[in-house]
Amino acid sequence: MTETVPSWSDERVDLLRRLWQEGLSASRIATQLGGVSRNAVIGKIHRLGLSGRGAKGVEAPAGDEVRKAARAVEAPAAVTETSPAATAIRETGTVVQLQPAQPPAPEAPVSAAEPEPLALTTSRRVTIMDLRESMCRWPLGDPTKPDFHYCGERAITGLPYCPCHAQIAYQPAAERKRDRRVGGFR
DNA sequence: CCCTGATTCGC
DNA sequence: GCGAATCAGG
Repeated sequence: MTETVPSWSDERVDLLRRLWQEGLSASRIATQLGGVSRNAVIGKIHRLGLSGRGAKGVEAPAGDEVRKAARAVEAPAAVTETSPAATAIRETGTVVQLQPAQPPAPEAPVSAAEPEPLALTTSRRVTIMDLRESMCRWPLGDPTKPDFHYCGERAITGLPYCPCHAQIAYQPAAERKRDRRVGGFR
């Protein structure tokens, strides 16, 4: 079978369009699509006449802002204390302080130790595009790999995570101190 | 040095 | 049309 990656199939172009408009950087889109470099992505963006994106003035959102924004979607550690999540936590008194929850595992033992958890929802992986406000954004797997996805379970209203992952992400300082091990992901 | 998008130009 | 190399910049 000739597994030729059809470079820019309609589907891939569509995905490219959506991700680009989602505000993802070219490099991220590239890794998301897989098999293409960020240059390829940028090149395609231009050929499609999509350059400029927000096109708000000439301000290139590049740099920290964008990086933070992007990571906020991918890593649980990116939750800021001013975020609705943090506020909600304070108000509910469930948590005292945010824990810089483990960023996506370095070696990602997750993917290895992840047989086939989701049985309820569709077996389809929850990609960034499938995420809705009500879905758990806990990252699963290696963000640099195509199989990267999110938990996708019903998230606690006002929080970015489902009860299970919120418990891991937001641990009371006291509890953390006492029971520091946390073993990591699930 | 990390990153961003923009452009060029041989293929 | 494609995308690596390069450019220009935060």
